[in-house]
Amino acid sequence: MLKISKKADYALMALQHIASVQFGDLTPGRVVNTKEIAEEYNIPLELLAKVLQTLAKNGLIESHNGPKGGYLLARSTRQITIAQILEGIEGPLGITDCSHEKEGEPCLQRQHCNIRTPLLKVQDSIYQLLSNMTLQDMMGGTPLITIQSPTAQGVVQ
Amino acid sequence: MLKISKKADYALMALQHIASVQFGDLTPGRVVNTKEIAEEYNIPLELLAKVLQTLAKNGLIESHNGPKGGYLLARSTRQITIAQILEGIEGPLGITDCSHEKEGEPCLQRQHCNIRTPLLKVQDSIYQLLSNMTLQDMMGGTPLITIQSPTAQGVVQ
DNA sequence: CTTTAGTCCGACCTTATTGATCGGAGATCA
DNA sequence: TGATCTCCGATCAATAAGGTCGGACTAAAG
Repeated sequence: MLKISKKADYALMALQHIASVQFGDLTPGRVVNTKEIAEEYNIPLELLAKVLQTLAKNGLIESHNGPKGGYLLARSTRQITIAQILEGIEGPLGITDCSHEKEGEPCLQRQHCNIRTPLLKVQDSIYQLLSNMTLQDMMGGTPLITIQSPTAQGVVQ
Repeated sequence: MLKISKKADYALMALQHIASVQFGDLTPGRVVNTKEIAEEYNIPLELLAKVLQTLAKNGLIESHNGPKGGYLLARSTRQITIAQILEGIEGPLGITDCSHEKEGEPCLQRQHCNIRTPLLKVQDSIYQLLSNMTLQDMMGGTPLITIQSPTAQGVVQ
């Protein structure tokens, strides 16, 4: 339950990768294109492209067109929250349907609903959690260079 | 994003209702059947039945068959956590696919995955949140004893 | 003891959302 | 100017959710 979509997954991976390249020691400031990310992480190229387009439209990354083009982080890793990323891909956070219901399809249970208030509290807690976590927090723990613990499935394949 | 299913929604409503009847002042200990809940909250009868069956199978409520039958809470409201309810309906909590992946379909991104660890932390935080909240916490805000506005169907039948 | 009404329970179908794909238009560097 | 690379929209397939149907069981009433 409460599973995030694969698109969101891909978005997080891609942003982490772009960040690690952009602020890494090897080739800082380099522009990274879709194909590179897709091959590195085994993500369907066209789908990843669409995800990156969405992120660009939401102002999280900048797109540079033409040959030698690609994507670049729009701001620092500390200024990009996990909540922003997920919301950009999957739409606004909403534990329940009535979190932000549109006109024309009112909640049939609303009048006697007894769980709306506590659920909204839960939702708020989760939102704070995701808002307090930034892309920077995803860089520290498992940088690309780290050696994986041998005990935890040494061989992946 | 992160929306819970309607089944889970219905489960929460139903349990809250059963609890409020069972421990309420009007008719304490009364057994409540599916039809009563379905009509009260405008939930499709057959679907709600299925949800309650699942809850019974998971040991959250007890089913009593035959005429005058219905459902009863299996234990106190403080011993039923929101996490238990949601997991019973939607399966184990898993923010990402690789949270508990089966054999035969390994994560293609796993070998270079950079976001697994931080995401698992997020998942754990959410799980703690849902585990610390019990059915009792959903009772406080809007108990059934509250005076209902006369406009909203005063008679249950 | 038999009947009968009401309940639980499992399998099935339909619809909506996600995941993935294809082809074209625009932009930049050689 | 040409070629390459990217962005971008519309389209198709797979999966899961939402909802529905009929049978099996239980217990109370006659």
